[in-house]
Amino acid sequence: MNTLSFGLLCILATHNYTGYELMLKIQPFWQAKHSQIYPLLAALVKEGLVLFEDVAQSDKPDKKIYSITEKGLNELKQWMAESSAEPVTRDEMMLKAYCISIVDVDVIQTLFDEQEQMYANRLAKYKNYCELIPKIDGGIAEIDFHSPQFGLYIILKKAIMNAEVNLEWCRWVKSQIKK
Amino acid sequence: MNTLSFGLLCILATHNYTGYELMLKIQPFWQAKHSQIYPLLAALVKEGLVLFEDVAQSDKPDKKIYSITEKGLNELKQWMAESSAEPVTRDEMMLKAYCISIVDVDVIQTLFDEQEQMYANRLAKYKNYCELIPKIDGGIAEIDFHSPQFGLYIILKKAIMNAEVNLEWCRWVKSQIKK
DNA sequence: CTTTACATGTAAGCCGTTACATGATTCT
DNA sequence: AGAATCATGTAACGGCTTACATGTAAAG
Repeated sequence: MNTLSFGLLCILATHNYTGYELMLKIQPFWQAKHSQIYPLLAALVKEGLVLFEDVAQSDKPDKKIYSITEKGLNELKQWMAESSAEPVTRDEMMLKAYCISIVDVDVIQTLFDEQEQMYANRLAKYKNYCELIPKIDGGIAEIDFHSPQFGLYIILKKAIMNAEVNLEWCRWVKSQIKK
Repeated sequence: MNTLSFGLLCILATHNYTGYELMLKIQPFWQAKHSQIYPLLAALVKEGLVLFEDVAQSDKPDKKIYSITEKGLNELKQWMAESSAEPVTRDEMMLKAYCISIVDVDVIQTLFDEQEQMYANRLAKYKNYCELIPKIDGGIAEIDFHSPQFGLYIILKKAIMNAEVNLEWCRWVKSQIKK
């Protein structure tokens, strides 16, 4: 049982999904390709933590809809109560930033323009997600922590706060260069 | 040539270091163990991008001091001008947050207390680093972007901004739970 | 007519962590 | 007496990415 396996259980704890849908759902929190997810789902089935139902489709390929078992939910709850490992970030830009003084101003400018654009895109994307959650209008309305929507609500809040502060950082760096 | 190899070149572009020192220096930006770094350094030597000097020591083990070559600096500058890959973050806590509503309030409380403590520790650590850079007193003084210290300056600024906003997020989540 | 979305799976290879191996000095 | 720091290296294993493989339908 690795972290990604527990991540799949987390998502199945809220709703039933196909492997393909799980891949799309877990993307924002844990980058994983389908080639990694399908074998893990097979292992979870073998251990009796999830089960699946075959669904035949005519227009699209047949699919398997996975759901979490009682045993799976128990193991998940146990894992939830354990201390979390420190987040790991690998950011190429931080390596470049370390020796930024060795390149020309125009190269620095381009790098930070791109970086700013990336964070602006993220911010727009996350703010878009907000509109899909009915109860959040402009981030003012609050969701009760007992609600199953609470998880997505706090994650989106964090994603937006991080994107905003990183955008701000890019603009600050650029202001330092111009002077 | 993978990203970590370029990361090592970035650090060697500012100063000469042993493999052991490189491991310590790169930790904050790219988590890597010595077992990964030593073979990469050997490969960089083979390609003529870095070279090393043997230094015998009596009290401590003998060491190799690495420095970047002209060829290494050229390849680094070329890489610096390329677009940066998107940062990858793997945060166990985000997986847990997704289905946070399935556990009891006291479990949520403990998880976010620990998370808050972690970000508080990071913030303290980064603010400590600041005092080691002479020109930053409380983050007010500015460093010219031509200075080799500029890289560390902007990285620290980002690390502090991120730690602060994540701390704020932890406190906000906890305020949502109490109500 | 090509790309994207849906849908599942395997194989090869690189990346990263843990463990094995050695050894002196300093701190607790 | 045991742990931490400095210092280098290899081996085994698990995690993640890229590529191989197949097939339909909708959208550009």
